[in-house]
Amino acid sequence: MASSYAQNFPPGLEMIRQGDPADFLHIVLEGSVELLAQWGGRECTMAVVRPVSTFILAASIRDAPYLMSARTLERTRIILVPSSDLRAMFRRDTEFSVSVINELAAGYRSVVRNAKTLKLRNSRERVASYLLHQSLLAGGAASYILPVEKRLLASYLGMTPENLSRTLKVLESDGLKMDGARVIITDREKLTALAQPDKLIDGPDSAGNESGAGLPTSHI
Amino acid sequence: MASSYAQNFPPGLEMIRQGDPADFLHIVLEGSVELLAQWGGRECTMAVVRPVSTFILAASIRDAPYLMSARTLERTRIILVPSSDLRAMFRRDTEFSVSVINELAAGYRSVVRNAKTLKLRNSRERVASYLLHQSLLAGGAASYILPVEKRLLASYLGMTPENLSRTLKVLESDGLKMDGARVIITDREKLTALAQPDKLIDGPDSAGNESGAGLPTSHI
DNA sequence: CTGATGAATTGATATTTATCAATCAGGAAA
DNA sequence: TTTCCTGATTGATAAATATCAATTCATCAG
Repeated sequence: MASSYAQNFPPGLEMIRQGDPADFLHIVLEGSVELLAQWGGRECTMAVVRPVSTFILAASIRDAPYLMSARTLERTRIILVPSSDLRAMFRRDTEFSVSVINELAAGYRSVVRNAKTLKLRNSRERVASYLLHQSLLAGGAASYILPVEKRLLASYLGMTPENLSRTLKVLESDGLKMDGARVIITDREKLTALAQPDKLIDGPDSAGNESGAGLPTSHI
Repeated sequence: MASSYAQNFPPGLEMIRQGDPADFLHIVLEGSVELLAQWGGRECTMAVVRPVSTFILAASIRDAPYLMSARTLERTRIILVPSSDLRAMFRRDTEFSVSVINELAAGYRSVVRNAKTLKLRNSRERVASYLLHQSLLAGGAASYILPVEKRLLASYLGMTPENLSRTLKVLESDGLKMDGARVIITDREKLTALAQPDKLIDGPDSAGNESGAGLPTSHI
């Protein structure tokens, strides 16, 4: 991996455009990166990647085009590993292969969970379970600050910012209180009854592949 | 893999229940299997697996609970490989590991495509692109038979059967004609303009992981 | 402190999608 | 052939969600 190198990116830069050849595996060292999908003029947030995680692992492995674009949310430091080096390593280091297998399998399951939420829950339920899940990541705190802008959160949850705003308002009769970006869970039981958290959707998985970050790590 | 064995299942049997421990990797030899997700009384189809494909690979690798249930659609013959044997193989056979890495990466990308369709396209667009994609799998035929029941297709596409039925009717003014389970594309250009097929959503991927089957193969 | 900028909220409305109920159609079994 | 069952369709309606427009709010540069 001698030819790997680190690089800094300014905020708001679309560093990867979906469809481009996956020449490098990316590893976030500092900052955060939004993974987004575009189609016919529309776009939506698929995940936010925070240190230390890889992204677009699957594309690098298959030497295939990126399925998502990547845009820095803040100043971000990233290591770039040539995909060909990555693939060459599989035949040199068995333990490395096993690690990659595990990482891929974990990521895979993470996307499946995501798809389950999208198909089985309506937007109110998605919001409620997201907020409860974040509370858990914050050590079960009843109050915490949203790790991402609401606009981005709305896109991640598959809804419009307006709809998220109204949904948060509606949830005030179900044990939630918002104060700007601050979340206050006033009645955890009530909110939980509505969100119906589920191990097979919200985790945790045996190995934690969500490193306290705002949105699940993903690997194209 | 000496302790693997084949088994036959009757139609309509829920052979795997989500949440169960993933003791076996499953390989479909004959028949077809529906992968479905359940939550709070609701359920939806995530994929249909046809021969010859594995499913629940990721769960087997991580020794984690299945994220989806599996139900036979017809009489089905399946090989069961103990997950522990599978994991042991990684350290014995490098080429096997590389194959699994590629299989996982392909499956991963397949689920991401799925999530993109769900988030970026509305139901009419999902239906149109599904039908065009199937036409492609049928060698570009203008007419073919739906490979699955409409009820199941609706669930897979994230809509109700009623909505699918109405959507198919609406599409008759956009180059489509239905006759029972038969699809007839009367104006491919018009339908294509509506569906806006996209390589990064509808494939094909470099390696074909959809073996002419009805719905994309998936591996929990 | 002030203006400018983008996010967030709110209201009004339209569109999409689901739900419920009632047929209708087609295939399997008697 | 007839019966029965399940899936498919259709209609009427309700609920969920998006869109568009107008403020309000927060933050940051000057």
